[in-house]
Amino acid sequence: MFIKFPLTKPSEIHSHGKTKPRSNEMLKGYVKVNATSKALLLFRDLIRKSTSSIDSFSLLYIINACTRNSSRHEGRQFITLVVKLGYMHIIFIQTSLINYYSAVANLADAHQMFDEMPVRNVVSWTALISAYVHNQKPNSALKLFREMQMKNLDPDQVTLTVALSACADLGALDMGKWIHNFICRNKKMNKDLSLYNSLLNMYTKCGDIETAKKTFDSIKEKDVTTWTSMITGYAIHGQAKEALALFTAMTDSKIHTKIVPNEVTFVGVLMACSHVAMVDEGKRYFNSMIHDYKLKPRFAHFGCMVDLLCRAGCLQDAKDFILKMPMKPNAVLWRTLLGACSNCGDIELAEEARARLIEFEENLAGDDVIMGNIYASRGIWDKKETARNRINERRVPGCSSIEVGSKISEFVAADGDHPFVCKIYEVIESLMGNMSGYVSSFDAYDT
DNA sequence: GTATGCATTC
Repeated sequence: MFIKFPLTKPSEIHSHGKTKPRSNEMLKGYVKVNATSKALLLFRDLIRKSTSSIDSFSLLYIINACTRNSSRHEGRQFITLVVKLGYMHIIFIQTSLINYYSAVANLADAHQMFDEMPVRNVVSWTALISAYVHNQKPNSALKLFREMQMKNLDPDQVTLTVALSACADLGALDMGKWIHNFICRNKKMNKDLSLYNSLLNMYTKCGDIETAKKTFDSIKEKDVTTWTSMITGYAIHGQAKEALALFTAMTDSKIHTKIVPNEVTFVGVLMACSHVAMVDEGKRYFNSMIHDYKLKPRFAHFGCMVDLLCRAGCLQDAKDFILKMPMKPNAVLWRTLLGACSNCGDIELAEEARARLIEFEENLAGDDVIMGNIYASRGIWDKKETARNRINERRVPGCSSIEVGSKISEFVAADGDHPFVCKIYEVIESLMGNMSGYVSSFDAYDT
């Protein structure tokens, strides 16, 4: 006679009803504080005991942990478990999986998960739209957003927050304004700070700095993101004085409720300094960030500082700054220096920066374009020719950017294009009829 | 008890 031994002790079998919720509470807690190893170990212990010691909630929490850490290897195993244990029909699991696939940059599977859902709601739609935004496909995100409305499904404030983010990435001011209007008309909707922050960001990124300021002023309870968005908005529009005045206002407890700046705030502040070559101020803010606010500078901050030193013409200082960084410099930093060398005609430094860039195996035509231009400006034609040949080997087509005004939603750029960029021939085709015979002449190689 | 969101260097 076959006797099946229980995998768990009898006492534990009886306490199943209690241990499961308790272990799930622990899992949830670990995931919440990002104690991933602890969560994974706990999950492993549970599953070793018996598959009946976990349920759909346990899997949901552990998948969320994988999402937070972009853990493909673990994630795949948990998805297998979801299928094996028969939890795939649960909408919460499905939505979490869209999120997970998005985090591991697997849009195809995120979309397939969505397609296979028999029942979808505003949350699952928003999860997919957000997946496209986070994977640099703002056009597809907006397409989905429109599709959702076509199906008469009302977006909630989260959907609109994400859609506005897509508009910001595209520079799609008209769509952004349309959403703004939609928000104002919709009296029933919950409107929270994230939504207004996203709206403010959309206006700054679309270049409507006046409406951005109005939006900023209309937000009564601002958080650090609100302030940072406005500071960065002024910075990218070259209004350094306004940006720095805002930073002062933000940190001045006498004027406003004091908000503590974070790393991102300082990126905006340093950008402001760099755009008007305020070298000493930039250095002061950089040091203040480290010593007064105990914030660790990241690539973005080093990038701003290199840019700042370069714009001020202190190329050697910029190079020393890069070499003295506590972490390994990335390609962007060397490329900033290379660009500056081109403006100043510093061949030796340019060659050094170019050599550093080759180590990154990033084959960008632009780097050789700069080298070619530097050699040409000095009349060193043989080297110019070599650089030019390297460009032609790659034959990367260039594209131009154009403002299409009220028709932007009709002529939006294809996903994969640079933000703010519409392929010029698409616009010309639309405006002047089919000119496909001419469009290839607009393909440049980069000049 | 469970799923969706805002600000970041060229």
